[in-house]
Amino acid sequence: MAATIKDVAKKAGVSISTVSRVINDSKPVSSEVKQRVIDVVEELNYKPNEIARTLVTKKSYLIGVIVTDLADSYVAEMVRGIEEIGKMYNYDILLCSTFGDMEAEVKYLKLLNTKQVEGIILISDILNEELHEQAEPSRAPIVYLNRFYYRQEYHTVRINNFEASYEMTNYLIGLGHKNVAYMSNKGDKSFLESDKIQGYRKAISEHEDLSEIIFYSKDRDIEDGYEVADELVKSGKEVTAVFCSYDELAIGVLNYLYDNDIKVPDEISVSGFGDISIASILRPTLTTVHEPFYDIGAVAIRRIIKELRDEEVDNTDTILPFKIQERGSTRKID
Amino acid sequence: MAATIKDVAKKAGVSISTVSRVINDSKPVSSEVKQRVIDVVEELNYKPNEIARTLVTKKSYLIGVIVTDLADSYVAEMVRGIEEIGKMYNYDILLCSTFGDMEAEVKYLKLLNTKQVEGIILISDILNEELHEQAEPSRAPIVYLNRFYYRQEYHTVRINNFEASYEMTNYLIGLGHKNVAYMSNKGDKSFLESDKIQGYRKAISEHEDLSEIIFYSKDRDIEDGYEVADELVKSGKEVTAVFCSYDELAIGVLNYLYDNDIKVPDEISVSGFGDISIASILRPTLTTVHEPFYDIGAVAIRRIIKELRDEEVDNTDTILPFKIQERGSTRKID
DNA sequence: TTGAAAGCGTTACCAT
DNA sequence: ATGGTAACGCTTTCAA
Repeated sequence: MAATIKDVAKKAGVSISTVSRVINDSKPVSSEVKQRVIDVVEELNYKPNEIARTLVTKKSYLIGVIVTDLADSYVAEMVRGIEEIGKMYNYDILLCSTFGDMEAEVKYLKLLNTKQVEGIILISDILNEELHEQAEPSRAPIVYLNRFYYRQEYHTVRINNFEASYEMTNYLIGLGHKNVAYMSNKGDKSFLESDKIQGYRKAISEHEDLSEIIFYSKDRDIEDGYEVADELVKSGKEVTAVFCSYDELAIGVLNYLYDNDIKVPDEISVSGFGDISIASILRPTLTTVHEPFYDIGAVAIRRIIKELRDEEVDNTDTILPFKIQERGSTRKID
Repeated sequence: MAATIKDVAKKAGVSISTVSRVINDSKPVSSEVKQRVIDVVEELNYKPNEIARTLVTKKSYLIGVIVTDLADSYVAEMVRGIEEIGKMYNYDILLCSTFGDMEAEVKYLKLLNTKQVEGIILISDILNEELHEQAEPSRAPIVYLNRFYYRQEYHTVRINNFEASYEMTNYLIGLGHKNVAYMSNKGDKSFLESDKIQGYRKAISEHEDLSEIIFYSKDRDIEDGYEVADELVKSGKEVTAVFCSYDELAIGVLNYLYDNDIKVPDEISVSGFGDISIASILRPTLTTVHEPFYDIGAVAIRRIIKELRDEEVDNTDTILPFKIQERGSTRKID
């Protein structure tokens, strides 16, 4: 068995209170006694039991993070941000993946509470009304991160999707493209996707000679982009640039074009949204809206820690800057 | 404050022992009393405090996972496996990323012990002798997962790298290639990389008309593959197939070839090792040795849980099957 | 400066 | 079947 505070106290010939004071540096202890305790701690290789500590102090230094799936690189990136900042404040991460199961999400929310986490970050794209109710009793502050929906009930950290979409569309228009298509996700009725479409529409509407061309995919995976690309190419709309509402869709488009020997960006320009890690690795490299996933995670946990320390936090969503990341999949029309 | 077992006991008019029996279903309780307790639990929305539970039972249901960086997709994949299987046995994951800092690795090893984790999985590629000593006092079983080194001190789960490399080389030879190059990592003096080279050498040596062509990269990132590809192309060795010891290198090679307008697989075949997620997304898709990362994680935690349950575990490394994953980056020579 | 003792929320043993 | 209570390992009053 590992040594306990009692073992140290006994061996050092002092009370456990004194040992506690020494290891926490919480109250003055005579330097003589202090040294003796330190020596014994060393000798017995004593490590305080955090569980016991938590029981009395109520501080678990644990932040629960519920994610859909770490295999999505943007999720991993957010978790990196969460962890790295968390560690700066001595917080550790308790990880739960739902793999898209909303019941699991609710279950983990409860679980994390029983595990006494001090805060919860939810990275989810499941629209789950039930969830909100179930989560109610959570005394731990919650931040909800998500690429897809806004939820007023929770604080969130995100970019301005409307602006980003507007800017990207303008970027393509500025390149000289006349037929700029937008590829959206059909099932996605979220405010967020709606913001993106509005951004695209606004940009298009500001140019007399342009008109909206919108294609809808079934879902937002690479395969969906691939499928819709076929539709787009065969539509006869002479599209010279496609702006996809997710990088995943854009990659599907890129792959379809590769497989069908259509050159990017020579014959058609493609851009995405997100800047997931693969976007800069692919050839051609993908022009896209850069969402700062790492920072989003970092800011999210920073906020929770602030809240835990009773520092001031405001109740509006945190909006982070985005960037139009120009790369090789788009080109100027001559 | 959240309701405690005392609150429930008082409100239900029973002792806390009885409440404990009901919620744990550990001893018979008359159905009448049982129901009363259940009702009160519901009413007060009582959730047992896992921290207090852990303190007495010594079971934290926590597995510590130390990783280098979640952004590496193979790491994320392993963690998925760990988590999914862990959850089946009610275990949760305490995550620590080192970002390549070996001091952090040692620090987290200690930290996890104070947090009372029941087992530790180390996904690391840092060769760290010091680490081993420091880790000694860990009473929690440790499994060491890693794509780069073997370490006898810990149990590990991996594939047979020698066989895999041998088979991949033979696959390329079988395709009719005469000048099959191997791209290795110079700094990598590990047993593991050495196994891979041996596999390649053995395959080459079994063919009279073939001879070894080995290129060394500085490190094992995409950029390194890119650099060495330049060297390889300009070497005048007429290489028609390159087998890279890591997918990352292979991707670098692919990108170099794309940027220099050399067609894959028409002019040169490229294969990798690992089958990281991006390998099947890229165009051309990458032929590679499939390492079952998810399964590696799953088997690792399964083993730990077995050990915790005092089930039988053997002390030799666990070897999982690999697969030669044929894709679009390699082709038959006519 | 130090120690004794209460208490954190449970489980588990011993009575009854 | 039920209740009382020690114990888990620690922090934190309260006294001395």
